[in-house]
Amino acid sequence: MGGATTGAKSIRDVARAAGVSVATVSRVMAGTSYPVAETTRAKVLEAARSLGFVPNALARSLARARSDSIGVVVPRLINPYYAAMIEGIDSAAQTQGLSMLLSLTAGDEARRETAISELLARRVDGLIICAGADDHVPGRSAETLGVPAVLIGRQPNGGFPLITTDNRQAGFTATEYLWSLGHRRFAYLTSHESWHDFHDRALGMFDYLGTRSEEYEARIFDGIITEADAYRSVREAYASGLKATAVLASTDRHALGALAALADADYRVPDDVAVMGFDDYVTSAYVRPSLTTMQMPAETMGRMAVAKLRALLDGGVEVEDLTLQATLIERGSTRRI
Amino acid sequence: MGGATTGAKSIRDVARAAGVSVATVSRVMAGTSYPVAETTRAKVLEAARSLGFVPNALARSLARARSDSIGVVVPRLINPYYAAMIEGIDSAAQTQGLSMLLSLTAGDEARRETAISELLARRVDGLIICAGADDHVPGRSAETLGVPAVLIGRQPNGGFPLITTDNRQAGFTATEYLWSLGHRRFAYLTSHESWHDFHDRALGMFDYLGTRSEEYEARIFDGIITEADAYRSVREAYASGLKATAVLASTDRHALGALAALADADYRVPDDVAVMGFDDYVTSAYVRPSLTTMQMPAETMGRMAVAKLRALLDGGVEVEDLTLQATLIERGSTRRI
DNA sequence: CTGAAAGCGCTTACAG
DNA sequence: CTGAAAGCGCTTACAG
Repeated sequence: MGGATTGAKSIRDVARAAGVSVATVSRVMAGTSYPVAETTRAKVLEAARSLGFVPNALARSLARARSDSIGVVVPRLINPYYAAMIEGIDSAAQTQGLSMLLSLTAGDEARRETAISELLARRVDGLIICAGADDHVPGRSAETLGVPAVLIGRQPNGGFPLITTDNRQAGFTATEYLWSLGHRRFAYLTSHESWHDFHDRALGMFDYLGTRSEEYEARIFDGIITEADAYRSVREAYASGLKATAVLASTDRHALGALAALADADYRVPDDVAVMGFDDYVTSAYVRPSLTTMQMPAETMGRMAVAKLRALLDGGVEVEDLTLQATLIERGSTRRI
Repeated sequence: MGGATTGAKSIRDVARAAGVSVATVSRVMAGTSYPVAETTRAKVLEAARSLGFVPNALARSLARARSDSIGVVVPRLINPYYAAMIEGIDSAAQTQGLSMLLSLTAGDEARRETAISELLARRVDGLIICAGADDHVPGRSAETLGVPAVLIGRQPNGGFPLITTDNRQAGFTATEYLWSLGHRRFAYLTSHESWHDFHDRALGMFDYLGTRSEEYEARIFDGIITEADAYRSVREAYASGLKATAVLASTDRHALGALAALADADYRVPDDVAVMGFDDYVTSAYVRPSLTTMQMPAETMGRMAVAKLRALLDGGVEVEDLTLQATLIERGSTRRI
C-alpha cells in the first residue's frame, strides 16, 4: 500500500497524476475520436509518459469484449510452405493491428482441438486454421465455434470459408507442361489419398492425361512423407525397372528426395529423367539442377485469410471460398526430350 | 436482459445453473487444489458442460495478474533456423501450459520495438527475443522491461540472460576439420561484422588458423545475405582467379548459393572445391553433393529459452547465460584432398 | 469537453 | 467445504 515499488501503473495512477478522471485518461489513451480538450490531452499524455504507463490490453479486451487478436493453428513451421503462410498472416495481421496467437499441432488432431480451445478461452476475435495434409474434419462446426474462422488449404469443410489454391488445376498444368516436353511415362509421388492437396494434384494430372489420345503410363507412388521416403521410393522404383521419364512430386520436399535418389543412381536430370515439384521453396532455385515447380502462393493465402477474417469480423456474412492459382516456375530439372 | 441469444456464458451463468456461488465455480473450473465437495464439483462440471461454458482467460489473467502467455519476437520464419527455434519454443511452451504470442520483425528494429510494446501491453508473463543477425541493442534494458526476458542468439546484451551456441568454437571446429582434410586456402562467406553469430564463426576460424605454423590463405567475402548474393559472390571470385579449395559459408543458405555457383562454373564439389556451411537445414542432406555443415541446435535453444524463462517466472534470479555446442555433420560436399 | 459509476468475467482473502 | 464481496484495469452509456 502506498507506493508499490514495481507494479504496472494503471489508468488511475495517470488520472491522479494528470488531475483528471479515469474516463478522460481512457479516452485519450485509447485514441478514440471522442472529443478531449487539447490541453487536457497533453496533460494526460505527459503524465502517462512520465509514469511509464502502458495500458493493460487484457483489461481493455475484457471491457470491450474483443481482443484484437487472432488465433492461428498450423501443423508445423520447418516446412517452408507453412512458414511462408504464417509470414503472410503475421504481416497482414500487423497491418490490421491484430496480434497473433500461434499454436503448432504437429499434425495431431487432438493437439489441434486443444489448441483451438485454448485460443477460444483467450477470446481471440477469430481463428485461422491451416490444414495439415493429414487433418480431417474440424472438431467443431462453424456455428459451434462462436467466432469467425477461415480455413487455409483444403480440408473437410465444416461450414467455414476456405482459402485454397486450385491444386487440381495445378496438377493439370504441371502434367500438360511435362507432356509438352515429350514425356509420356510419369511417376507421381504422394503421401496418401486423405492428403487432399496432394490428391487433388493427382486428379488434375489424370484430368489432363484423360484429354490425350496418345498412349501414356502413369504410376502412383504413395506413402511418401519425408525427403527420405521419396528418396527410398524413387531409388527402389528405378532399381526395379521403372521407366518413367518424368517424376512429378506432390511437393518440393519429395522432389528433393527424388533428385538426390536419381543423382545417386547416376541418372542425369533432366536428360534421363525430368523432376518437378509443387510449392517452390526458397531452396528450390538453388539445388542443381534447379527445380521446376508449381509455385503455391502460400504467403498470399495467409494474407487473404486475414483479409477475409477481417471482413467477417466487420460483420460480413460472406462465407465464400477463395481459390488462387499456382504458377509454373520452369527451371533446370525439366526440359524437352 | 433475459437470454442473450449468443454471448459467451460466464461463471455466473454456471453458478446459477448449478445452484452454487461463483466462488465455487471458479474453484472447480480453475482446477485448484482448493477443497470442494465431490458432489458439488460434479454439479458444477455438469452445468458448465451443458451450458458450453468456456472460461474467459482474459478475465482470469486480469484477476491473477499473470497471463500464462509468453511473447516471442523473431525476425522471420522462412529461414529454417528460426522455424526450428520457434518449434522448440512452442513445444516447450505447450508443455508448460503457456500460450505463445508471436511477432515477426523482418529484422527491422522499429518493428521489433513496436512488437515488444504490444506484447507488454498484452501482459505476457515473459519475453523471448530471437536475435536477428542484424539486431542491435534491445531498445530497453532488463530492468526497464518489467517482465523477465531471455535472448536467443548473440546480440548486444542489455542485462538479459542469453542462450546461444558457441559460434566461435563452431568456427574453430569447422576450420580444424577442413584443415585436417588438407585444405590450406579458405574462402569465408559472411554478411557483415555486426552479424554476431557469423562474425564469431569467423573469429573461430582465425583462432584455429592461428594455431597452425604452416602457411595458409583465408579470404573473407562479406555483404552476403541471400543465396543469390552467395551465388554471385562465389561465381565472380572464382572467375577472377580465386584459388580457395574450401568455401566455408556462414550459413547453409550461403553454402547452397556457393554450391550452385560452383556447379554452374563446372567446378566439381568436393573434388575441386569443398563447401561447408552452418545450421543444417532439413534440405541440406538432400542436395547433391549433400552439404557438410555445423549443425546448430536451434530447436534446443528454443526449448532451453522456455525452460529458463520458466525458472525466471518462478522467482529464479539466475541471469546466467547458457551456451550450447554445434555438431559437425560430415557429408558429401567435403572430403580429403 | 468532463466525470461518476456500472460493468466486463474472473480470483481470492476473509468469515463462516 | 461454501459464499459474499472487493478488486484486477479498462470502457462506455449517461448526465452534466
